[in-house]
Amino acid sequence: MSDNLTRARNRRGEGARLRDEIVAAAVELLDETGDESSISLRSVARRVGIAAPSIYRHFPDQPSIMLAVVRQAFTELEAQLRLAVAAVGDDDPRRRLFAVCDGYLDFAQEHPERYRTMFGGLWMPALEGTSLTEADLVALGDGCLGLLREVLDGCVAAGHATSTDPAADTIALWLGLHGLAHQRSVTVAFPWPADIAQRMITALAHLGD
Amino acid sequence: MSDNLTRARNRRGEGARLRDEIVAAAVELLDETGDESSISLRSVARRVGIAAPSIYRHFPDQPSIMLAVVRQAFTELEAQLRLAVAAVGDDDPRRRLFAVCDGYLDFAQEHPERYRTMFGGLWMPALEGTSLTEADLVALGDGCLGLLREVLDGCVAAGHATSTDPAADTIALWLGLHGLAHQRSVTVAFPWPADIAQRMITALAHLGD
DNA sequence: TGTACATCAGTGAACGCGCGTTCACTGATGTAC
DNA sequence: TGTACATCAGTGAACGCGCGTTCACTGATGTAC
Repeated sequence: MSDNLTRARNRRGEGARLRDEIVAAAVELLDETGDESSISLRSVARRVGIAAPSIYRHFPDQPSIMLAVVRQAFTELEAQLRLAVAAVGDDDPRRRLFAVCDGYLDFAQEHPERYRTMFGGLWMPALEGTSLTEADLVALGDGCLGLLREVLDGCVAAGHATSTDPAADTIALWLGLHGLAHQRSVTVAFPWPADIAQRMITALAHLGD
Repeated sequence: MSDNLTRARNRRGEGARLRDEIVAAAVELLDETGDESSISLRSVARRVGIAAPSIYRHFPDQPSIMLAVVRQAFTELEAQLRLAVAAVGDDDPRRRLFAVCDGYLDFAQEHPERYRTMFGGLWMPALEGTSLTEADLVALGDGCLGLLREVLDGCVAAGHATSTDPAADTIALWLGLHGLAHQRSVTVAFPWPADIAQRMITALAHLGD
């Protein structure tokens, strides 16, 4: 949380720090309001405690703030997943798979606003005529998918999963997780079965019960 | 498409027609721009060819236009699914199941903007302090889920699916479809396996191939 | 060591825009007598 | 059948607001000489 009373200007050469403050403020706004349209150039500036035009020293336009927010969220997610799989301790492939899947679902549940924004695509239509390229977007989720592929391969190698096409099943498994995570992050009320996550993971990863 | 030159006022007692025109115009805007924030009270009025305040005779506020759009989209989706399952002709349970699932995915692919809006949840944060209640939202997707349940039950009864908990598996199947449909409706580029739909449906419905 | 100067971080005022909403209104149309 | 009147569908002007972006600027800080 920034304080617009005590904020002092950065020293020479440290102006880039403001960039991080801007992104952090944008994430704060998103978490608090749950509405990505509340991330405006001016609202972010207010939150940081600077004048609105100061943002242009660090971002060419408003959509590029959104991209920075999304990029940071993806980085965080991937870090959290790597942490979760490392915390398993042993190398039981099945436990590693569930660690990644549960970690993924946990992230979405802890940060529904971020999750919605990462995958909501709402900031994408606004990208035309801005500084962003398609290549900026394509690679975003690759790290997470790669990790999921690794742990699924582990299950297949150990004979716990009967997949004949792990590449395709990784995508299928992720899409299932995404459907669950997204609906959870969006919905007000829904008839959730208690074991829904385990049920979907078991089926999509072709685990023997 | 409305014509703001030739538009004549409705006759007495037919004022309610404008309500439908308003919703239709909102859907048009959504389809064309792919951005639900382009559905503003004023943009809709422009599209219909009326003055902005005229909308207040039919909708208490702007969010209630969004709800009307979403409601109509859900009605359309359900109708399309019932049509698809009726078109199967025979009562092969497996073909009926795939008819519903494929119909669902088709709707999302034909109307990605509507699909995103139906499930994007972005209009929901804006509901506080408006005329909408939670009950308006909860029941929206019930018809489709019910239909999916029916066709899955059919497969179980015929011995084509090995589900022991069809209620939970209906939810799991739908969440999988939703993950696939949503990601398709949002993404620019993604490494789609060719058989991804069939792969997910088979796994989640526990069909013996 | 002192000082002129370039650079850097950030400002303040202003612009035009589209938005949701309010208000008092207009004028056509059907209806009661 | 004629006419006064109530009702209905929709208008036009105006409000205050937050937005993204521009422009010329200020003042602190480090550096070259």
